[in-house]
Amino acid sequence: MTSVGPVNRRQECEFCSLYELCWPAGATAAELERRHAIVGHSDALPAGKDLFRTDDPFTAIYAVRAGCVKTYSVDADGRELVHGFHLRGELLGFDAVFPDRHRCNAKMTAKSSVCVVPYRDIVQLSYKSARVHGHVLRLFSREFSRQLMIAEGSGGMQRIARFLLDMHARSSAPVASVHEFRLQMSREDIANYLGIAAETLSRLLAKLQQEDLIEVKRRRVRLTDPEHLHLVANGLI
Amino acid sequence: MTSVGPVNRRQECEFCSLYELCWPAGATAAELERRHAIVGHSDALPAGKDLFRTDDPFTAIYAVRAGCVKTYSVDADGRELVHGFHLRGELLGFDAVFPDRHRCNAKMTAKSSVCVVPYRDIVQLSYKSARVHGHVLRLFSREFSRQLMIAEGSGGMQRIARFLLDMHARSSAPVASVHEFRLQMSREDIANYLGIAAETLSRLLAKLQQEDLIEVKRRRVRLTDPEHLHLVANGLI
DNA sequence: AACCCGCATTGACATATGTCAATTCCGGCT
DNA sequence: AGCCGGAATTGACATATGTCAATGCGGGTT
Repeated sequence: MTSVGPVNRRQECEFCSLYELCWPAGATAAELERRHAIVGHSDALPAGKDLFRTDDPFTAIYAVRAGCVKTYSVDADGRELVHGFHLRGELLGFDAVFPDRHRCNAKMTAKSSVCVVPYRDIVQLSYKSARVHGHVLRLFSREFSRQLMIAEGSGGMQRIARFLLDMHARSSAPVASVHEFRLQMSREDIANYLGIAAETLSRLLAKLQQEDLIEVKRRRVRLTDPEHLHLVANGLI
Repeated sequence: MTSVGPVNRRQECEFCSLYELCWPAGATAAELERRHAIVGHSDALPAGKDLFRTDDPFTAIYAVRAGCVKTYSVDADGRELVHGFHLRGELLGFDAVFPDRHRCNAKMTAKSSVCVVPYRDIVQLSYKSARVHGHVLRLFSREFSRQLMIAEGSGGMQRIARFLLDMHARSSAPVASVHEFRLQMSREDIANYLGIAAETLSRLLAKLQQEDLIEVKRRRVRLTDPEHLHLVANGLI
């Protein structure tokens, strides 16, 4: 945890899903201090670091402040199934609300920092205000539905196109141009997320590049023909 | 809507996720009447009937009292992607909490009846009681996580095995023996749910039958070797 | 009871994808 | 700046799955 006071951190929070919870409009300085006392702010942690593991007791919701966290499970024969990636401003941990234990593992796929918000505090806050209550339910809903986006569409090509567009839309840190961004995870993670082999992913990315829809070099991606890519993503090609 | 009074309906509700909401322990008769006045109880509706469609405004959560409802979307080239099946006692409609409009279609795959609970009433009830509040969040969470169960496991065989075991566990109306049950939907719906072709589904079911793991005839299924089937479902075979 | 229509099954074939293996490439490290 | 090791790519091949088409079966209707 850093020693930076809440006020200095505020601008880092502007993109965050929890912004209205942490920075309620019209709150007094004392109220802000009180809220921030309950939120842990981690420094940047290295890639590969675990946030939580399956069966860990459920204590908190996490907000990604920078970097990327993957949630995943491992099946009987050791294959990793990536449920989703969580980029900056996004939440994770809701998976554990029902059974009170986490149902998956969470690990950073790149150098990342997160905020840790105790769940009991979220419930209490939301219980005290109808507006916050509705807000929490909506956050909840949004984070869950995010995970259902990619599964659609049978073809591997379609899923890759959809993934690239999704990542582009969610990547808040454009590199050079508006159509350029940086993937925050390895090819293997992406493949495990899309449910295809890493080799197939490589080949299909190469094919997209040959067809001049994208330029991809290592983790740097540039969408050279986004309209066309949308067609692919929708199975129209 | 039927004319059956709430008290007579109570035994039908015992399996339902909303039981504690509709039948709070220790409530007065007046309170029970009040609660039931806000819940619509449909008669049995025929297969093929729409419950809601994409972009419909969000008004209510539905509880399946009998039968089966599928939620699905249709992609650009007309393929149906089935998100999930909802059997008796289960809820649907939470998909619309965030954008305030439904994000998928819902249609009965068999003769079914449902309860209709206005969402604003759920929020109000849950806002008034901390216990109910926690309960709603947990329901919410459970209904979402149900949808993530099948996606796991790459092979089609694995997904089918998982599907059969899941349906068996959730089918509250055993036909003859404890290992026998009735599928509530067509092969096409199942195939669209599992992300494979209907023909492939047929072939793989036939294979499972040849290997004496199941007996399947039309919509009637009998798990003759559940332990073995579990191994298949976990990719151990 | 017999007929039909729709669902389900089966067959043949093309293709996409997984698997194993070799090779290249890049980024971080000293 | 140069080296090293892991990540990514590419190739060859086996296999699972999709697609199109024909056939079979059963439940609901008259």
